Amino acid sequence: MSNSSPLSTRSNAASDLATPSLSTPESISLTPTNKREQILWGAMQIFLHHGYASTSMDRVAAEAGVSKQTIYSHFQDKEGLFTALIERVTIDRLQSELPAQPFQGEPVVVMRRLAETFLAKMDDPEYLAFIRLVIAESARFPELAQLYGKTVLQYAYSSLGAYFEQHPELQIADAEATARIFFGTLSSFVLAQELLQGKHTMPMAKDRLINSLLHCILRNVV
Amino acid sequence: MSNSSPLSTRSNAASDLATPSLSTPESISLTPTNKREQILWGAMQIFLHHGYASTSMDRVAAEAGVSKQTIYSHFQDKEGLFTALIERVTIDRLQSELPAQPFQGEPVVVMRRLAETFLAKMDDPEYLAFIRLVIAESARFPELAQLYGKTVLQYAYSSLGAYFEQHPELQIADAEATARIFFGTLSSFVLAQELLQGKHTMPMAKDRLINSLLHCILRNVV
DNA sequence: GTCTATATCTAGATAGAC
DNA sequence: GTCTATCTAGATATAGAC
Repeated sequence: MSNSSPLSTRSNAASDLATPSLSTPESISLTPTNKREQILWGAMQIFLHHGYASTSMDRVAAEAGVSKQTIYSHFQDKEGLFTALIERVTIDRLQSELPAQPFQGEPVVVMRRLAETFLAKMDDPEYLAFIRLVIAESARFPELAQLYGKTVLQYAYSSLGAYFEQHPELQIADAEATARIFFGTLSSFVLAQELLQGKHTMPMAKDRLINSLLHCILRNVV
Repeated sequence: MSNSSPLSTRSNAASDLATPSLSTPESISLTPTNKREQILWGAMQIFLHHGYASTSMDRVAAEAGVSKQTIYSHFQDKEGLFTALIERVTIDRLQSELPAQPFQGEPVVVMRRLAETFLAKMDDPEYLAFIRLVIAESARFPELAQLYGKTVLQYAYSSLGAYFEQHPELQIADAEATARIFFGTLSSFVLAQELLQGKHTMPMAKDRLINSLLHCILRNVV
């Protein structure tokens, strides 16, 4: 239950006010926005670790350091709180992707760096918990799963696809399909190794996968 | 709530006795094994569609056509029932994979057929629900996620990897890593298109992906 | 073994004081 | 807006008859 979360929804300047241990006396007038952030932060801790159905509003209130009724004054119900949380984290995640992809240099270097950066980001336990939660609730909240897909995934596919199309020397016939091969291979590797515990039963070094992947896609270069 | 499930746990000859509409009067002595199958079948319907935490033992009992206490006489508790169900479906799934991979003929034909067969199997709504459930509960039941990984995934990787090693003319440097590229690309495609609703926001024909995938892996043949 | 009935607990959501 | 206290429904698991 660390406060220094990479998925933190408290990215504004007043974020330290949300820490329960610092105590937020009523004499200090907190803006409604900060209380809302505080609730979202607490909700993230509980929802990510226990899933939607197993998360109680009581535990969220306790984790956020507010009363249950305060939650219901900011969000309509449990579904509303969950929806707001997933939307928020999805947007945060997309924005964290934006500046991190330079796409400059030799294609082999660019692609390897992209693969390693992608794997490093996905290997974060909290982000894995977020992915698991979106997949887990994709039946109950299909619109949230769709939001994640059409923002984060779509952005990744489009960016790499555009890069392929700007480099005809790579001789890639179908840019978007090849981009899906790239990210699909890497993401399913993390899913298999981390969520499905494959690292214990069928371990494989990341470099082996990356080498073969670059060998396949950049066959005329490597 | 169809009874003709591809994931049916009722593969024995007495399976029709488990249908509630046929009524199972107490005058007919059902063996304990059949009651157990009946319970597992009902549990599958509810767990797959609602997840672990949102599934109540009352609904399982109603779906299975037995009383709640009957469930507790066959399984220790809710976790025991869930564990038995996932283990059962995983084994069934593995056995359904066994005879379905001939690996005979021209490599291009074999690989394309393998890809199409794999996509067709994964596109089944009930199997997607099963995958979603295993991923969703991979934190609460890591041993079940591990079981699925080390049986179904391991078998797929090993089979294709062995095929690659038996065909040196394909010039595949790392057989197992390339097998992961193959299945990883296809499985993440289904996850993105079906679970994350990508088919609505970023549609792509299966053939495009398969063509590019075969083009990458069998570059010296295609 | 199987059923009906029940004990006990916890959930989401609300009422009313301040 | 925020808190404490509470209502009501539904959950797991068990007791006891047949």
